[in-house]
Amino acid sequence: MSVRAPGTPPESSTAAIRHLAERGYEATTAEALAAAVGMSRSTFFRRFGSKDDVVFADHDLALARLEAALEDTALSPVDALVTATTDVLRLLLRDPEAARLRFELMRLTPALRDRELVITHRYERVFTRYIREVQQPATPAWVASTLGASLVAAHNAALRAWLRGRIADAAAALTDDLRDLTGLYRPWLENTGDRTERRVLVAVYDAAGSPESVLDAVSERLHR
Amino acid sequence: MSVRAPGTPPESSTAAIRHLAERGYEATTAEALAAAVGMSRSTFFRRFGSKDDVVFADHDLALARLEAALEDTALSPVDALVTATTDVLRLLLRDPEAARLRFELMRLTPALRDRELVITHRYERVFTRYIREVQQPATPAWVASTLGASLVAAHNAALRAWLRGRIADAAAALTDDLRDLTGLYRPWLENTGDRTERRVLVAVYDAAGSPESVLDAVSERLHR
DNA sequence: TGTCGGGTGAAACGCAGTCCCAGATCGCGT
DNA sequence: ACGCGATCTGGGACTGCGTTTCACCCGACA
Repeated sequence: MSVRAPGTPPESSTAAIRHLAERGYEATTAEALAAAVGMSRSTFFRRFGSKDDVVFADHDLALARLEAALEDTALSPVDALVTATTDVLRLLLRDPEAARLRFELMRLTPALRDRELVITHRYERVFTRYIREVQQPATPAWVASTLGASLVAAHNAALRAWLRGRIADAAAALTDDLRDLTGLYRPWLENTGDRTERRVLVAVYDAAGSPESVLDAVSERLHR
Repeated sequence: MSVRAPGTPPESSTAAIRHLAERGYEATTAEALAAAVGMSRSTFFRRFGSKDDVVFADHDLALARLEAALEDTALSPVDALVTATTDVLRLLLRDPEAARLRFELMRLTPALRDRELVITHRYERVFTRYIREVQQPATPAWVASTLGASLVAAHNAALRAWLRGRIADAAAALTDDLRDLTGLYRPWLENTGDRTERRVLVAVYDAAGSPESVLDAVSERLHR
């Protein structure tokens, strides 16, 4: 609902978040909130669309940047996804004080937690669409869906871990996680199709065996 | 908000969905909807909590079953996740007519699509918590988050594919997808400490080659 | 018969979000 | 400088969701 008016300065939304965090979300009427950010009730709804949306105003910017970054990038699909996702996190943590304030507000307000799910789902859609565009031919349909959801989930997990003080450098930790995650999907994201090579991925989880013993196991799997 | 009253017969909610789909969600007031399912406005809110929640009433049952299924199961983690997720889909498709009706209603109603995200997130939480319990020691933290999100995403993708008539047997298709998906996470979900078997995963993306030609490629990779 | 407790309906209320109108402000060409 | 159209703002009314309160009914039980 409610397309947000462009060009609203972000400081009003952080003022609104501060007010909500101090006085309580349910206890603050839209009129009081509008007054707190220095505008009338009418204008408040015109600018932010709703009482919830003012809390997530900067997600619009992050989402726009994400779309732009994926739209034209010189990076490989894997690198594009890793860096774009990390950049979103970096943008949201640019002002750590505001991030913690919003987290505290959301911790206290179930309605905002629900709303956040809706907001973050927009990222999932962007990721999924991009993956569908760049994935290799004959990639199964579930890949884009699950990887898109996974990227958002990993992002959120890193954000929460940082907010709870369990990691210091959220962006770096997320990059590592995303490298591992996308590694699982590499065969569908990277063109190994240098024609002379057969498209086979072998993942060896136990390095103890000799190549020959692994080959035996592979052979057994193949002929089963 | 609004804990739902227990023991409300499901036929009232399907009647409500039918009414909403026919007359339109926004155009139907809570009073008219209450009358359509044969109760007063007061009792309607007592029973269903809100106008949205009546649409997703049976998710409560599916979620409870999912939790119960994962709570005590004799299956391996991978099998438990695959069958439990598929069972949720089966339950939601038990009445195909109702499923299609709800889909049509949601297709027309953005507010309900948002609400659905909130509902399905509860499944993600259940999955993630279960995975955290059963995962192998020293599993990275992102595994549970991303796999939980992926299970929900795969479920939703299968449901949508079925609703759009692109697959006939949604549950079977989902099972296949989930087998592949969980295969990616197998090293963290299964105790491969059974010493006699070598832990090797081979994924063949080009079915054209004979087993022997694939073996050649594998051998080449291994010795590289 | 009295009364206790859970379920129901009726009515009033608070408030989010929409709509409409009237006034202010800004830009822009003359 | 002036006028004028376009855009933005504030005020007030309105719809409708969800809550609360109160009165009522009805079965259980002594």
